[in-house]
Formats: sequence, C-alpha cells, structure tokens
Amino acid sequence: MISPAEKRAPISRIEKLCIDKGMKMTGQRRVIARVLSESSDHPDVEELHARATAEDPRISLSTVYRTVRLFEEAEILDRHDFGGGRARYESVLHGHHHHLIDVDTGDVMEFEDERHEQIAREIAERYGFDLVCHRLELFGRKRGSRT
Amino acid sequence: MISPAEKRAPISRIEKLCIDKGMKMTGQRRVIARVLSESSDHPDVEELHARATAEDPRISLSTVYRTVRLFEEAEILDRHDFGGGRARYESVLHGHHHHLIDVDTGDVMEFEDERHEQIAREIAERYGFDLVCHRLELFGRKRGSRT
DNA sequence: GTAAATGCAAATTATTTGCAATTAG
DNA sequence: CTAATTGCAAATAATTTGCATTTAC
Repeated sequence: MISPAEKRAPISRIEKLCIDKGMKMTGQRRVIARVLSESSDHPDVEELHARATAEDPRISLSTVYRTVRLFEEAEILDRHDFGGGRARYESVLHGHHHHLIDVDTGDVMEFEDERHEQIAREIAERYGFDLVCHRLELFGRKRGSRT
Repeated sequence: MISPAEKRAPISRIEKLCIDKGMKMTGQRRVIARVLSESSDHPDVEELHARATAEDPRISLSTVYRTVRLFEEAEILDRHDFGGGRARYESVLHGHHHHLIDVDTGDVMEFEDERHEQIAREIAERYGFDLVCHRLELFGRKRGSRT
C-alpha cells in the first residue's frame, strides 16, 4: 500500500527557497518547510513541532528551534512577538503586512496600508535613517465586548 | 555629616502616582519609582536594579521584577520588546510615542506622528474593533553606514 | 567520505514563586 | 497589629548547546 512514490512529497515553496540558497535538505527540514509553507497563521515553535511530528514523528523540538532560527537568518521567516512569551513565525512569502491583535482572544488579523508605509519611510528619513523594516501592531477589543 | 533630612528624598513623579493609587510605599518601591522617574531611556530590569542599588543597596532583583510588574498593571509603566530577550520599560508619563531603533547600535529614538494615530484608529474601526493600544516600531540604519 | 544536521539531555536566560522575616499604615 | 512586601533560594518557561550518532551531497 505504501508505494515508494509516497515518500517523495512535492517540493514546497519554502523548500524551493532553501534549495536556491544551497541548504542541505534533510527530511526534517523538508517537513518543517512544508508545514510553514502551508500555514497561513502565526504558529509558535511548540505548534510547529506538533504539526511537523504529525507528518513525521522523528523530528525533535531542538531541530524545530534550530530550523526556525536558520530560516529567520536566511530571511525566509519573520519572527513576531505578540505577547504570551513565545515567538511566533510566518513565512515572508506571505508578504509585507501588519497585525491587529484581539486582546481578549489572541486572534491575529492581517492588514496592509500604503499610507502607513509612506509615513514610516518619511519618519526614518527625517532622522537620517534608511528604513530596514518596521512593524505596526494594533491591539483592540471587539466593539461591544463588555469588560 | 549625614543629617536626618537626607533620608527624606523628595517625592518623585511616579511615587506621587503610586500614592494616589493607594499603594504601600516601601523604601525600595520609593527608590525604584524615583529611578524610573529620572530615566529618559528604556532600561531593562537588570539595568533598573543596578540604578536602584546604586541609591540603596538593599533592593533585590526579585523586588525590581515585582515592582515593574505592579507598575505595569497599574498603567504607570509601558513595557517594550525591542529584541534582545529582555523586556524594557519606560514611564507612561513620557507620553504616547513610537520608536525608531538603530539596528546597528540598538539606540532608540522616540517620535510622535498624528497622521499615524489617525490611521491606526481608522483601521481598527474598519475591523469592528476599539483600539486598546498600538505600537509602531521602525528599524533603520544610519544613512551612509556601510554593510 | 566528510562536513553539516540531528536527538537527547544538560545548560542558559529571563522571569516567577514559596516561605519565613520585615515593615508600612 | 496585621496584611502587604521583601529577600533568598528554588522553580518555571522558553530557548540554546555539547556531543555522539546519522545523513545529505
């Protein structure tokens, strides 16, 4: 039932990036790359490990930590701190955007805003800086929620 | 040489806030409040402890941790994460503003921008949220720096 | 074949907490 | 006087690392 073909998972978008950068693609790295490519949320390391081991149980937490760090340094992943003590990750392939965090539920919504981009560039310039990156995070409460 | 008068330090701005909120003002809490009132940068707990013990050596690190937490919950302090693994604090008395971080040196500059405030409110509204707070951080490199 | 990657357990780092002793109000 | 606060040392929680073993290229 298990044909050899099933072992060759298709190359994920992030795996492609890794190959282009000349990284050594181990089985675990390939799975983590796939999990990240398929995630449209902002998982933390614990969650990534859970998703990865669901596909292949022989992936250790250390490897997930090492891999997200590697990917972050290779500019494949963005790391975020939304509070709660754990770093959360998303692929840079999801593009440049910002976050609106529901302070009651922890839900994260994404948005873009061109006016904001313009203002950010302008402020950096005013101080004599080239903008490397920036983040805008809004923390809000659903209108009508008591408390 | 040491007159009794020297023991009565003037009441700092933050100590005043604490008293208004009915907090029990211990010696260590008073010193930490003063150090924070006099800081115009964004010290972490380690640094606050160093500044506090310089004024009075019998202040433990635990107490500094407990006090910044207390002050944060009382909305006397804002906590920031500028990367580097440690939380950094500043008095809310410094007003609402945002940060431009020099990625090479770690220096932090502050700025305000009314247009940005307006956009933030508007975006939250678009999603049906009341804005609780928000943060805008620009990471930049001094123009002309090689690398 | 060889340098790089992995798993595991132990180490680190930032922060929190239990508890007996101290202190503000 | 009494409840809140402190110091200290031990506990947590997230993340990193040393080292023997495995693996991609």
